[in-house]
Amino acid sequence: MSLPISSYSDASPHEMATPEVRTLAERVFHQLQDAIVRGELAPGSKITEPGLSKTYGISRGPLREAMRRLEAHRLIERVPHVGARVVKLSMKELLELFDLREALESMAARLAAEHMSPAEIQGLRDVLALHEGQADLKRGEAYYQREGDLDFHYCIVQGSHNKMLMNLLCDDLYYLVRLYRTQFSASGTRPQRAFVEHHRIVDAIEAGDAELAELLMRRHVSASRANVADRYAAALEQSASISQS
Amino acid sequence: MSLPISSYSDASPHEMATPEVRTLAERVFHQLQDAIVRGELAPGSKITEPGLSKTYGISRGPLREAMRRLEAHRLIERVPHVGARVVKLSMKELLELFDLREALESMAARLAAEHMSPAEIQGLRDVLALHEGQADLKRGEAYYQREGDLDFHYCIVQGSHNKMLMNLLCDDLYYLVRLYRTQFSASGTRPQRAFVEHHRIVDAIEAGDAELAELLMRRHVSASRANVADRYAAALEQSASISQS
DNA sequence: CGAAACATGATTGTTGACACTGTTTTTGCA
DNA sequence: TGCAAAAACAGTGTCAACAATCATGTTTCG
Repeated sequence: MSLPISSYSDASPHEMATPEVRTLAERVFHQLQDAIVRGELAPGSKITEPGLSKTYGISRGPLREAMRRLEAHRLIERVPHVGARVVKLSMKELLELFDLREALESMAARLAAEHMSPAEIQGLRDVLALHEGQADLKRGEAYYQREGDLDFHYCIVQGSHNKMLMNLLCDDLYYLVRLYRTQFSASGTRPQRAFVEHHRIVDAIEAGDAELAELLMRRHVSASRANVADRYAAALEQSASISQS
Repeated sequence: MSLPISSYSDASPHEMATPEVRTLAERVFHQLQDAIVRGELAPGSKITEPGLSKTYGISRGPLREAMRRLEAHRLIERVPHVGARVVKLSMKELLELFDLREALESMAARLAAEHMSPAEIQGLRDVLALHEGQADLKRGEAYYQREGDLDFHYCIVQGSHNKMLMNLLCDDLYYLVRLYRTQFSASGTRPQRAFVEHHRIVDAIEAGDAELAELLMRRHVSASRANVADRYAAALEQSASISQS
């Protein structure tokens, strides 16, 4: 009920090659996707068709199509004749997601090392340089890589030149990964080390060393996964000791 | 125009735990999915909403929802304001699909080796035994593994106990793989060798040797991919020499 | 004769209304 | 008072009609 009509900010963060929103259903799909990923729609909250239909000022028809797409992207869960609610990732599912990323992104890194053009590699370097600049600014805060880390991975997947892989990671799983960041409020996540790892991966890609790129990416994602798991375990312990006292 | 109303044969081939088709859109989705995978809807053919709406005897509303789901599963391609057509896999995309399977199913095999229970492993052995029986019957024909091969892979993915992976491989990509079999009419594909490889993989899983299971599955899918690529190249050459003569 | 503009037909996008299902509240009875 | 059945409500599923867009074939002008 407190949803802002949210103007036309079709704020897909990357906005490459004009997403061409030519239909109501598509526009609302992007708006809802953004609202969910940014946490404006609380995880686990029930969403109702008449409600959304009113807040976004469209009919139920296009809205249902948008919801179908959200369901396909696993951002909402629907039960026939009952309703839909925003997904609520469990830690188990999050770790599963990391396993998937490990398998897929290491493959992407290998393919990227084999297929990326010099111009694309330069683009990758630019992304890293951009991050470095931001890192200099907020050195201590260490959450510079909120979107940046994703951008980096995004670029490598694009560099794999494997359309199926790109669809899978960039269209389907990408928003789930972003959703986790808001749900678990993962802020400072080992920035310096990740940064170094990013550089090494690009080095391997530039050298055309597919095997090394794959290995480094696998380690990188795996380390990220371990970091998340550790932080979660620590948070659990802390909350346990609090509830005990 | 020649589509049979196709009665209620909601023939999802595996039919585990009652898919519960409680809505028109869902039923038509399964019917269309089946029709596409079985080749009853020609690849690349244009499908129109009023047409399907009449052949299946439902309104355009549920039909559009079914088509949205088909689009999400990449079985049809839609262009706004223009229309939809059944996907037509290119050999390039097919090989990409194999690359994906290599990365994902090898991961599934590793997880299966770590997580499968003795009962589940026994189930896997049963599947192999079933194939063996069929293989004895039609030894020379060598296409015993039409669905069986997929069943085998299906079971291992289930054994990974990774829900995200199961969704991805069994819900999203599974039907694409089946679609390829009809589109490229891939019949006899190295049955004996694949059969032996299946056995070795199960052995590794039963031994709890995750690393070996992963390696064997990776090789297995990779060999399958190479086989498809070779057969395709051979077919190309043959058709070229025919058109030349 | 060719090409651009127009008109026509068909298909898709969108809407509001109706029917059915699941949920909640109310009512009646033990 | 507590529980069960029934009615009221809300929300989803489905449908048919309307509006907007694209493709096709024809006409007209250079």
